[in-house]
Amino acid sequence: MADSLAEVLVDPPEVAAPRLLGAQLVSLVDGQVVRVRLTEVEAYKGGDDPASHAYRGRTPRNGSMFDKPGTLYVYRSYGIHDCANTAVGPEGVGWAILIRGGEVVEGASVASMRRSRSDDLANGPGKLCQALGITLGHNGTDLLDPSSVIRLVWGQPPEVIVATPRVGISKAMDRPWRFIAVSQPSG
DNA sequence: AGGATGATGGACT
DNA sequence: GTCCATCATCCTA
Repeated sequence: MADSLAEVLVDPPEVAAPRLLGAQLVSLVDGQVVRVRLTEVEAYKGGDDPASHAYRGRTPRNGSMFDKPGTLYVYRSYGIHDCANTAVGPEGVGWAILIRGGEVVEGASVASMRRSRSDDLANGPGKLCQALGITLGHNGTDLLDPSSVIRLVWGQPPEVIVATPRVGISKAMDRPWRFIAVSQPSG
């Protein structure tokens, strides 16, 4: 359990992804702190994975997926929403983990303002980015650099993790590479 | 409670 | 022109 985040991010995505559950994404956008505990992630495995943006190799859009582990890859989804990933594995392979959802543990009022809502602040990839203030401009950020505006930090792992097929894709449905943290009744 | 749909931009055929 | 790693809103029950 003495793992560091940097250690976990070197693993292949289907191994690293479940271990990111419980970690926290912290943003310092516009001088406002928002902290989200990750509860839902998906693995995308580059050239081996037809559902991955990196399947056909490196392009200007997906370039940061191929960067060093812990690099933030942000893409625009359906022309409207921004979604956040972290690159994992060796540099150059195009492996990544999509951050699909989490719960706001700090800065809920800021997140509510950005979302124009008080519920469903970060339970979806587009919503999570909006709550944290992550946009395309943050693409390429080093999530492990303490001076970055967006950072990934270690957190308490959940006790129960469930794996399911990934959401919103039409290929490689046989891979159960979506991982969700199941909340435990505290008793 | 659950299904359909429009918004909207970039990458690819 | 078509396909998306989505979401909010508008419908029908």
